[in-house]
Amino acid sequence: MPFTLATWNINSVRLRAGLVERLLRDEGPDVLCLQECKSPVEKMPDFSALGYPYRIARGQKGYNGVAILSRLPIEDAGEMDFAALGHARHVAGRLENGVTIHNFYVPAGGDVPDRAVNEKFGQKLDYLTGMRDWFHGDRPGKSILVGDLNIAPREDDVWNHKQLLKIVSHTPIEVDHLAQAQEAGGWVDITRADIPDGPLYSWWSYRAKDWSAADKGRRLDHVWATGDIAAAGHSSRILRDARGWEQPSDHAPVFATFDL
Amino acid sequence: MPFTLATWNINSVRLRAGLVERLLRDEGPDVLCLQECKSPVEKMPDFSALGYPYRIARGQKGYNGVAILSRLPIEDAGEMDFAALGHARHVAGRLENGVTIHNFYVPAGGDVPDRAVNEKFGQKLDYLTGMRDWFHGDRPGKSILVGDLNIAPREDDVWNHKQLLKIVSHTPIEVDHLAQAQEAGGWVDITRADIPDGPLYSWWSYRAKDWSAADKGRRLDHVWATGDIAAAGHSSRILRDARGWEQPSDHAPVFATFDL
DNA sequence: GGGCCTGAGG
DNA sequence: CCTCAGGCCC
Repeated sequence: MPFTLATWNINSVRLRAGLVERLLRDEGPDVLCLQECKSPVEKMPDFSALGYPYRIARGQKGYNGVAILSRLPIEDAGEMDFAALGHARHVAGRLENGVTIHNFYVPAGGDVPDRAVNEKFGQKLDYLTGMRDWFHGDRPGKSILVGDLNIAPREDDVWNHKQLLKIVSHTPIEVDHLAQAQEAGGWVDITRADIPDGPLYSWWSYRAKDWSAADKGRRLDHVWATGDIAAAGHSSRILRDARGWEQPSDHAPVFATFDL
Repeated sequence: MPFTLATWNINSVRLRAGLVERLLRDEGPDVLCLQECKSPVEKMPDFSALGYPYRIARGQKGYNGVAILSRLPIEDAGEMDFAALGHARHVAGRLENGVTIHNFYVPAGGDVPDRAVNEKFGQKLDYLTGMRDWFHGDRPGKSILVGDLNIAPREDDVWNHKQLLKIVSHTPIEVDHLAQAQEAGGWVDITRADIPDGPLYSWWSYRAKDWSAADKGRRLDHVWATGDIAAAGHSSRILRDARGWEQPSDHAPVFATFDL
C-alpha cells in the first residue's frame, strides 16, 4: 500500500493553520510532519476535521515544536533530546505497517560557524553527534527520517556553493556531521535518489525582495529512509508554490511516496 | 460653504491605513482628525492620492500621535505640550475661512483614579488644567476642537453611570476638569447640541466578546466649537459601523458638518 | 483584547 | 523579513 508523506517547517502552526489546511486539502499527504510549530501541544490547531485524526506532537512555548499529522493510524514512538537542550526538536511515530517515522528539527546554529565564539553552533554540531551516536548504537530498520535538518549538504543544494562555504547550513564541518549521522543510520537521501541532479531548494529567506526571481535558496528539509525500504521511495518533489502563498512560511513542503 | 469634519482614534494609522482609506472613500469628510497614530510623521501613510493633499501631523514612535488630513487647504497652526509630557497629543490647523481646528489626544489616565498612587491620573488632570489655562488666557474664536478627550462627561455618555463613577474616564473629578477646560474656551459640545438625549458612545473595549450586543460603550471622542460658530454645526453622527470593520479600532469616527 | 516596544531567534 | 516573548499602555 503506497503512502505519501510530506515535511514542512511551518514557522508557527497557529499563525499558519490555514496554510496547513490548504496543503492537506490540496495535496492530501497521508502523513504530514511539521517543524517550528512554536506552540504548546495543547494549543495546536486541530486538523482532525480534514481527515487527519492522528497526531503525535511535542511542543513548547514560542520556540521549536514538532508534530506528525496522519490519516493513517500511528502510535507514539517517543522523542529524543539530543545534546540535552531541553527543546522539542524530535518526535517519532510508528505506522501499522511497522515503519517508524522520525520528525526532526535540527538547531539552526546561529550566525558564526565557530563553536568557540558561538555556543549555538556547538549545540548544532553536538545535536548531530547525538543523532549519529544514537543511530550507531541502535541502527534503525524500516524507518523514514524527515525534517528541517538546517543543513544543505550538496553543492547543488544551495544557490552558490562557494559563497556559502562559510555560511552556517553549508559549512564543511556541518556537512560532515550530517553525513556521519546519515551513515550511522544507514539513511538514504530519498529526495536526491529520486532527483539526482540539479539545484533543489526548500528554503528561501524572508529577507529577499523577490525570492523566486532571485532564487537564492537552500535545501534544508530532507526525506531519508533506511536502506531496507529506500527502494520503495519515489515521486519526490518540493512544493515550491507554497513559498509564494499568502503570509508564507520561509520553507516549502517536501514530498515523497513509499510503496510499502 | 459647508464642510464636514470627522475625528477618529485610529489606534495605529499604519496598521489601519486601509480603514482610513475606506472612511475617506465612503464618507468623504473634508477634514479627518486622527489620534493614536503611533507613528513618526515621516512614516505615516500618504492619503493624498485619495484627494487629501493636506496633512498636518505630530508623531512619535509607538505612542500617541495626531494628524489632520484635509482636502481643503489648511496651514499648520502649531502644537501645545500641556503638562510638559513631551507627547504628541495636540496639533492645530487653520482653514482658509479662518477657522482653527484643534486636534487633541488627552492622556488616558491609567487605571486608578487617584493621583496620589497613579502618576498617570495626575498627568491627565494636569493636561486638562493646562488646556483650561491656555483657553482662559487666550480665549479662542472661530475654532473647532475635536479628538479623543478620554472622558465621557454625561450620564448618557456611558452604558452605566453608577457603575462607572469610579472608573477612569467617568469620575467626577475628570468630568469637572473637562468642564472647566470647556468653559474656559467657551466651547459648545456640538455632538450633544445636535443629539441632546439618549445614550451615545464612540468607544467599545476590545475585551468585550460581542461589543455591539453588550453595547458597553462610552463617548470619549468629541466635537466642540466656539460659541461664535456653534450654531453652524449640524448633522452630528457617530459611525458605529466602523467599530465592526475588519481588524477595527476600538473607537468609531465622530462626524459633524459646519455651514461657514 | 490588541496595539506598540525591545530583544532573541530564524 | 518575520515570529515569538515579555512589558507597557490603552
